[in-house]
Amino acid sequence: MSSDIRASLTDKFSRGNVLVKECPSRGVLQDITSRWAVLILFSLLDGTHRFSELRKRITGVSEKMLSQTLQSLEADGFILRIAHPVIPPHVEYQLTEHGIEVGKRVAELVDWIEVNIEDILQSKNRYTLAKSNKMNDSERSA
Amino acid sequence: MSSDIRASLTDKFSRGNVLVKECPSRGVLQDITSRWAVLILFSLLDGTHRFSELRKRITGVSEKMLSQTLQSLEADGFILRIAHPVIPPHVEYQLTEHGIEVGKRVAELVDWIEVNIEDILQSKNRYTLAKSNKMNDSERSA
DNA sequence: CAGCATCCGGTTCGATACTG
DNA sequence: CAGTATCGAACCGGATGCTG
Repeated sequence: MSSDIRASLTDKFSRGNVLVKECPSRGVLQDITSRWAVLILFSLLDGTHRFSELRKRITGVSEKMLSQTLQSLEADGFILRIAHPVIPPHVEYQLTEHGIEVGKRVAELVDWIEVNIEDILQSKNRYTLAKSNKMNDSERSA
Repeated sequence: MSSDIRASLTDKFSRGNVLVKECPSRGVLQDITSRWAVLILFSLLDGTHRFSELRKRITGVSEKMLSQTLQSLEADGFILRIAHPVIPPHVEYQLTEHGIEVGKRVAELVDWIEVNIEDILQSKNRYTLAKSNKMNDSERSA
């Protein structure tokens, strides 16, 4: 364990920190790490996108959740919403400076996962296998 | 993005993958970014901790959610669970190699948030203020 | 096209009680 | 101490219908 990590951790403990329930950072952290927010931030890293583009790109997201999540990210100042006053409506979303910072960090996490996904899935299989073996053991002894 | 090796290798498989519903990376991403998992990973960065220690440290987590989240992180291979066969029970949790990698990236996100929390909260206030002004406007025109 | 309002099923979550 | 079991409550998230 490198000492700078420990240092940053202890530093955080001296102030109000995310591990404490009342800390506002925890709320923001949840906004960012919510189911769709992560994917939105990740998606917007390569530039501006329209609502419908995001909807197509992020498979499985519903209209409602997309708009809801975009709003909470906009509220936190991570996303800029540009509505062109035309008919039919044309709205674009892009990351703010803050949004880019957060997005980069999210992307590092996502990238790491994608690189290591095989390992992780294998681990998952080993785990469930071990579990079911245990189940059988206790059945035998019963 | 410094991962040009991977980019050339599998641009549409690696980077775009998590945006696709069926991709297993998305499930893992959700395990990691779930409400308590982020805080657990962050907490374990400074070393091994017992169940009760984590419970005390991560304010607001229930017994059930802590044990549940620890299990899913263990299944994904991010956490090692060491149960000492003594009475009363003594169980310790620590990050695996993978867990440290993920934890570091999570910590970078958390740290950034804590540093910028004031800005973010201000943005939030401005947003809700703008919202309520709009509400008043539309009331007036009605 | 973008997005809000409403309803509603499913999952998550927490409190409590209990076990090894 | 470190969990599991159970049971409501709360919340999430999707489908539908409607607006500008």
